[in-house]
Amino acid sequence: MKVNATIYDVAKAANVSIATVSKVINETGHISEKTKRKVHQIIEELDYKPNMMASALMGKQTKTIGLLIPDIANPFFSELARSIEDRGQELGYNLVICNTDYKIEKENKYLALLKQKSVDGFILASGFEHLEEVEKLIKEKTPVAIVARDFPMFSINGVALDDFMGGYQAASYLIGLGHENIDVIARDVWSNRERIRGFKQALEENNRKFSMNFEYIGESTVEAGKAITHKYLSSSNIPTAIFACNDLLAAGALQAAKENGVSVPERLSVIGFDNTLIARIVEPPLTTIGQPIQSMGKQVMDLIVSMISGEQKEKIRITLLPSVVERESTNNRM
Amino acid sequence: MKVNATIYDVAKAANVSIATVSKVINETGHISEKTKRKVHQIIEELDYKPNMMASALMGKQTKTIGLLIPDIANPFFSELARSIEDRGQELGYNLVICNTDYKIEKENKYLALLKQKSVDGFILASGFEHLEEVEKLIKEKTPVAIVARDFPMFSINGVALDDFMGGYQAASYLIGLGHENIDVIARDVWSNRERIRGFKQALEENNRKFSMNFEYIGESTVEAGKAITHKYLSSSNIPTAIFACNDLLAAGALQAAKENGVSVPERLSVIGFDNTLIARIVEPPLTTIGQPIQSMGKQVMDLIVSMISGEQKEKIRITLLPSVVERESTNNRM
DNA sequence: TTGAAAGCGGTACCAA
DNA sequence: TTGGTACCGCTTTCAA
Repeated sequence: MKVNATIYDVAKAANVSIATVSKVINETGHISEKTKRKVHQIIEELDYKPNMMASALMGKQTKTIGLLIPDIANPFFSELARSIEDRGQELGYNLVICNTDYKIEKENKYLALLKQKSVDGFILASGFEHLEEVEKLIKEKTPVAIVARDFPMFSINGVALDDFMGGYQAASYLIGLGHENIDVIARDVWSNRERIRGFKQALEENNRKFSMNFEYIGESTVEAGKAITHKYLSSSNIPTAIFACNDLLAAGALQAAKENGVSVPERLSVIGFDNTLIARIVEPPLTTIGQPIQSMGKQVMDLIVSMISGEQKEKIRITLLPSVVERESTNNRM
Repeated sequence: MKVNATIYDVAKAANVSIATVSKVINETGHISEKTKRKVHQIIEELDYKPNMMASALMGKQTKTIGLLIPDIANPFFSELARSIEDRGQELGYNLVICNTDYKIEKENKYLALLKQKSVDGFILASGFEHLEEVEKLIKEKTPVAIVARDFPMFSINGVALDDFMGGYQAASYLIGLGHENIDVIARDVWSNRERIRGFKQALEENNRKFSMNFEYIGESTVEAGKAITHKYLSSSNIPTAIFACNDLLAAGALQAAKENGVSVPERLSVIGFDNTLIARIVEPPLTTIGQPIQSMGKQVMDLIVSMISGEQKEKIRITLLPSVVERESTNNRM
């Protein structure tokens, strides 16, 4: 068992002090070319890698970011995590990923734990609406950014989608197709309330009225989407279109429609949200409101890094715009 | 900006030495009840949390594990990562997740980087077949376990699926349904070679011969699955069934079948592998060889932790068995 | 240009 | 039962 070389081993082998070695590694101070070469050579020979714990102890960065996400097994979040990690890698950061299951206790637990581990900052994709613990962190100057969630009443940096616009686009698109009776599937979280607000706005502008069937559901799963769609489809006011607030829910809607023998898009149009892998593999492929997931991941990573480096002094909110991605689950009524 | 309390602050406030504080925290040595209470109280008041970097420097664990995975956006891996993280959380470990894209350079880079960050061990879901760097780590006594990949010629701990059995089950099931002409979709990696070996075994036992159309594909994506299926379907030897080595590929096969106007399962049966979310949402829902993903995640986490703690001295290989999950993409020919 | 030494925040051995 | 202190591996003054 070869033990890893330390800065002392390098110093000894190079006949210099550890201070000198430290300086050539960090390119601080003035060291002669000759010494530099010598030290680099020894570093090479010994395969020396600085211990990051030790430098972190001295106040340096750990180059590690905590990513708190509801559920990495959810395609939207796994795609988002992927894009964040990609950018992190380019910038030299690692991600420790924590699944919160939308539970505030889990979020708080992870927050405390990772703080002990000296992560450089946090990216929150979890999205609660009571952020006391997060507020504490911010007060302590710990860099925190949110992504894919919006908290208009909370002073925190982040990148989010214009959810209002997303809902507006969904309704406009469906209305453009001639639909009058559109039901909505959504879990009761802020972003969905925004989407619905945008949705209603478009409805009003076109003198349509909002669904009679609407009710919030408990979780964003295929099964939940299926169950509520069954309900809508057997109501006295059968919709000609459904706006599901994410692709998973929309996939459930598709399944329910099939079980009820109503063909999509002929008798029922379904529009999803997110444009994840899901939208491309269900049958029929899903028309959906696309979130620029790649861009969101990159932006939020850039944001947190600029906060860590101290460049980003003012609060900033980056809003990305959705766009409708047409596929085959929607149909013209006219 | 309130600075975090250190062990010195606690010691001072409690009128004891830092040695004493350390002892009550770690429950080592003999400390009077009274002192313990006092110290705990101060810890509470100051909201003191030990800095894990500092203890890591003294040789303690960081309670962090590196997870190297090809692509977290792939549903199989995101579900696997989820189950590993779940178990990690129960055991008090965090996961730093790295996407390797099946690239050996990326894997090596991450390995070196995370070692610098003093992770307690590595879980590799990546699966390369030349593991020199990994071998080095093992020599240095760094705990490393593999999951969902098998390396029979490599002495490393891990938990894997019995891929041979999976292929055997797939073939047996399809043969039981009366299929004679089964094509295979697979990327050229060890586990798929094993699956195909098992597949051929079952074929032989039933006096069937292996597909004439077979060729390995370059990547495991929906698109690749679709492309190769188009090819198979327009060959001179049209299959009545397809065995896709993962659900994504199977989803692609479904799409190609639809585009060619061949209905599934009436004219073509398709069987997948993994039993991910994908299998439940495509149309028709996929019959697939199910991997016990939850169990794999738990087992590999338990394994790495027991290696870290030193309990697991001998090399161990845990093999889990697949099972066929029947849905609607396969059909009886008879 | 280089090095000695004082930390960073803990752990653990040895005395008291 | 408690405390003094050396040390983990590195950074950073401050002198030389």
